[in-house]
Amino acid sequence: MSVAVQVFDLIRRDILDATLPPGLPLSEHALSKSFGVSRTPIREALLRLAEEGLVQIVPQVGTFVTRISLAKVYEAQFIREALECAAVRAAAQSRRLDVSLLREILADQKAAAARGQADAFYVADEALHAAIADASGCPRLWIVALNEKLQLDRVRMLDMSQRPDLGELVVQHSAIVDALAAQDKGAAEAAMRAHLHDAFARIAPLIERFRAYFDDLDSAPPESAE
Amino acid sequence: MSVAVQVFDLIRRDILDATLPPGLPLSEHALSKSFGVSRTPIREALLRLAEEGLVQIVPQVGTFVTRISLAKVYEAQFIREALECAAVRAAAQSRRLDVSLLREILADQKAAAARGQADAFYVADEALHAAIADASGCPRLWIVALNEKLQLDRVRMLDMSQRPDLGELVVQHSAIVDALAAQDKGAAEAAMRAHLHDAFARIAPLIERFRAYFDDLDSAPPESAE
DNA sequence: CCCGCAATACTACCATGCAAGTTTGCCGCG
DNA sequence: CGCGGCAAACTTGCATGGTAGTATTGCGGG
Repeated sequence: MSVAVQVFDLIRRDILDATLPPGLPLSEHALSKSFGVSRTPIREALLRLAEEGLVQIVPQVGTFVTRISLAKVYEAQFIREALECAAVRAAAQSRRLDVSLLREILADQKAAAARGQADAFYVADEALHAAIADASGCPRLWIVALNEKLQLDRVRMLDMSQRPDLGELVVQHSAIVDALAAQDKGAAEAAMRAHLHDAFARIAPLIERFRAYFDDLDSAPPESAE
Repeated sequence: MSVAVQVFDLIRRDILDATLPPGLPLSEHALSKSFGVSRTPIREALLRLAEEGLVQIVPQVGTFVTRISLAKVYEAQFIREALECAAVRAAAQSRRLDVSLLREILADQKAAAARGQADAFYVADEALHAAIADASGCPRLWIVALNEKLQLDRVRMLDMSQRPDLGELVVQHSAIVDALAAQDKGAAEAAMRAHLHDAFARIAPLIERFRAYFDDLDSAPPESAE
């Protein structure tokens, strides 16, 4: 794989887990020395990060890790909810729906939760959401939702100490899969919405605790869609 | 504005209106001579176009204008529908809702339709959709929807000869605004969905006529969300 | 005539140098 | 002590040269 995408992945990961904290200046020259490569691939990586909203490039001034925007967090939650709720509704009525595949992913996730393997748990989590998008006939939907989820992950990653109750998340996922198996689009949407609301409730307290990392703490959330 | 984004805008426009037809190879060197600039800003522009899915960069081989993917067209329609329907639902209940602004945009659009000014019409069209997203409290929603709309616009631009009935579109928009003014989220969503379905029905016939520009004509549409 | 191989010409990729602009710190002056 | 201005050092943006890898094409052998 090309050098540019390698450094892109590395910098991106460091920004997401706040190893590179919001507001930090990122100099092309310094990064090129740090990575031992030329400025060109560094520059391309920063351009991609800028499009994802993780860095801000100010011409002739500098490049900085963006502060987390509370408004963007609220918007990401809203957009994700709109997309994934539409996905489960469509999946519930789709002939593409493969319940056995969903149950299989669910079993993997349950096993990861039992062993306390948080990383494997989140892999299965994303696999489940992706599989639901596939079942809806719109796999790209999860790509777009994942892109919005970035803003939520930045907040979630701020506190890795207290793990969420993985078992509770498995219960929520089971409710979604059960509703899908019953082809009940209303119940599936409700379960998905509850799941997403719960996930957001878990990261909300972090906003006050890490207020230095935010740039617009006076933002108000959008209306609820339901 | 920087040279890179200038050439980005120019190439992007030419791809959208099929001046640069799908499948055409785009060489960095040739483009740099054509634009009279260096390869660096050309390269940055192509990278951005690749992320939008308008060009495909094959390492050590070449860069090509992507063929239109029928699957992506279907997916774009599905995602746009999910997002904009959620937007009108939220806007209908929002205190941010400014009906007078919507009516103002609607009047501008009506005037443009009466004069047959298609360009001004589409400017007002996008302004209206953006205003609805603003009213929902999630302005980014329109940004994301606009990005998906790219795939639909590529199809729509294939045939500029037969203009759609602008008056009919105004009627559809009026229905949406009226439902929003009545704060009837159900009616607003129904009107928006009908509007988007109609827009899609107008471009569907072009798929067969320009099949040479597509790369996956056997794709099936996703399930309907409603 | 056809098939295989090698050389050539093309591509994107990376490294590096130069230019334009901004910020910052320092020095002199009031 | 404070303030204004100048200069130096930083930043990103652009230009260009060299490299590795791939597709194509032409040539030679069967």
